[in-house]
Amino acid sequence: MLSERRLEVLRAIVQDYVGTEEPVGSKALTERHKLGVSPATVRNDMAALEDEGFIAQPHTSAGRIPTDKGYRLFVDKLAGVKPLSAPERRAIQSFLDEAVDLDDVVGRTVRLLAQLTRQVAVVQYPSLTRSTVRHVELLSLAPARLMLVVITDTGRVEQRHVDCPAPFGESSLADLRARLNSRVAGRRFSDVPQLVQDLPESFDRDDQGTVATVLATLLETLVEETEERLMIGGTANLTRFGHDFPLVIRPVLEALEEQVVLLKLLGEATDSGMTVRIGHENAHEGLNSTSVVSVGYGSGGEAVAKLGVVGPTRMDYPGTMGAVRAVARYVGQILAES
Amino acid sequence: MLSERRLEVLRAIVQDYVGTEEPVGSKALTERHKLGVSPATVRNDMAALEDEGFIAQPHTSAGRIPTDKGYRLFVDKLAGVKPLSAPERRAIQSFLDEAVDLDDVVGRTVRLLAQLTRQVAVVQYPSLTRSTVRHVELLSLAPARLMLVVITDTGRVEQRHVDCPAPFGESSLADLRARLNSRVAGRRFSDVPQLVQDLPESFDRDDQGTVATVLATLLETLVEETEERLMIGGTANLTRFGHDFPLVIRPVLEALEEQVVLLKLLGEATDSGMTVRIGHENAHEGLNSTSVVSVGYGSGGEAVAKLGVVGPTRMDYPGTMGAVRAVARYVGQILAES
DNA sequence: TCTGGCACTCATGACGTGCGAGTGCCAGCA
DNA sequence: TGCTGGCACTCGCACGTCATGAGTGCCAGA
Repeated sequence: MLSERRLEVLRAIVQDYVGTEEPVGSKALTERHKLGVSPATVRNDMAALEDEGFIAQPHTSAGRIPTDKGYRLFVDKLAGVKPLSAPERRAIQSFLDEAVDLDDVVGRTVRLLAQLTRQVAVVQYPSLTRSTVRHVELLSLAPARLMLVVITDTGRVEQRHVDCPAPFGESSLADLRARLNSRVAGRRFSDVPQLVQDLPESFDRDDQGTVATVLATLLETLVEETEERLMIGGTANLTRFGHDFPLVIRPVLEALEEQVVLLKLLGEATDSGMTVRIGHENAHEGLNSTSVVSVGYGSGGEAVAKLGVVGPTRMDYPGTMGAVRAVARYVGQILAES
Repeated sequence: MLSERRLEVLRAIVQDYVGTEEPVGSKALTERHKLGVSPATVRNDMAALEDEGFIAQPHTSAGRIPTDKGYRLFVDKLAGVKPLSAPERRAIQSFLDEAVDLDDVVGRTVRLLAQLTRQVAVVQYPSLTRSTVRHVELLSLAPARLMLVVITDTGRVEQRHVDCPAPFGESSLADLRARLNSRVAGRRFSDVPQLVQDLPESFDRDDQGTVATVLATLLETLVEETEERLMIGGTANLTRFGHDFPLVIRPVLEALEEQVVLLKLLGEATDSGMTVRIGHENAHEGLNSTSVVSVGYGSGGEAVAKLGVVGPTRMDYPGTMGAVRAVARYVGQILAES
């Protein structure tokens, strides 16, 4: 087990490196931190830390930089979550309160996260499967063409066209609309399939085909939209890392283009707490110099989607984690209110 | 006026520079192009072109590169629009045909554009003011709370909550819904205000307040959404220009974050034809090493929104213009069909 | 177990130099 | 008048050399 002071040395190294972006040496450490020991002692501690794999030197005769394992220890044991200041909290709340619809909420959230963390922010739209149906609407566009609109409790609206096998009268339409709503309104999307299963039987034979088609489209909407949408912001913050260009900017930009990759990154977050994936802990190769801080958020106690930031492993973990957690909380509140 | 051959030299310089990304000299030019004259002659022509401001040398003893003015002449007089190949056209069409809703259409369009041009693509959502209303839907969420849903002919759906000053009965709701639709369905958004102006008068005094509130929200939706939404893609293509990092990547990423800036860039496109803004022709400073190729697209003959790509001034103009034009056409078709 | 001292390493940046692509100019030729 | 080959000149770039200094490991002594 590492002694108390050695942990303190690791903390100092991480803090300095995050600040200066340069390998930190023993002498500089003792000057900038009140460790109460001489550089030589720190050197011994550093050698020990290096043996354990917490720090490394980019080349002989240079300072040390933390390894992924070092950051991991730092995040788990040495760093707390730095809470935001009161003015920051107020600013978040009032900024999010101004949102007019779901798109706006997500858009504002992503901008907020990017600005607070000065990193790339990713926000997942609230999931359909976990949220409930507020209303299903059916409109007649043409004699044999309908439009199906699904409205969720998170304010999301999905619509699909339905081509009917046979013309469908206005009265049948009203009937179907009413029955559909009485069955599924307020229910979870995952419960919908069995709730509507026997619905076609109660209609005239002529209409059964159309009803079945409508239901099929409804269920399809449910499934398709499980592949969630994302909103991304703050990519301009990537330019802050101009030096290690190929290590960070390129792979991140490429990953951002791939929804699948991003969803997988966010998906690793557990529902309950905050997740921090450091460097190689991210399955996706190319994001090996990148860390992801993510957390679930939701309108009730339950998480309906996730949000997070992507940045270089050399990031301010306490501050970033604080910002991510705070933003997630406030978005949850906003969603619950609307 | 410049002689025929000098224009030919300019064309050769632009083509070579776009290909190699390096200043091009007189000797290399005669080797790679069949100009039928010696390097010395080309040198004289180059000197003349430089006097006129069409090309410049980055430093004394280096080759020449085109200036913005040179690219402008190239685009206007020397370069055609390179049509896409038949397989490319088929690929575009089938890829766009698979889209299920408007978001999907826009998303696929942006990915397509980015891939074809290997540059950053920007697609504006179809505008509400120029498109027509397909349907207005009113739902009751609570006794004094309604949801207003507006569906346009481009498949776009907007929804807003409405808090009523007084409870609003189901029959009044059905009545308002029916009257609203009979007046505005199929009409342009810009015509809506005067079409609904006298609607409150025909309702019971108790309901007039609510009707007025609903109408106000409807008109507000119309106005608010005139500040269009955009979708962006292909930012990873920026990494192809790793060398002149600060000149291209940073400002473009920053501009992409600012919807206002982007809309202004696209907005400069005229409705009719394709617009190419080269370097300093873009009002926004910082985009001085960047060109924007944009064009309007629409479901009918008329443009309802714009799309385009952003890239370095050193781009393949004929190819880019061909791709942009083709994609705009096919998106227009898809919108018309749906 | 900590400290000061000492020899060693090696990335970095400054400096000098040769190379070569590219230019401008000029005299000669069609 | 316009094109061509020749020639001297410019100057960015790549390369090799070298001094600097931050940083290290090790060791003897407190």
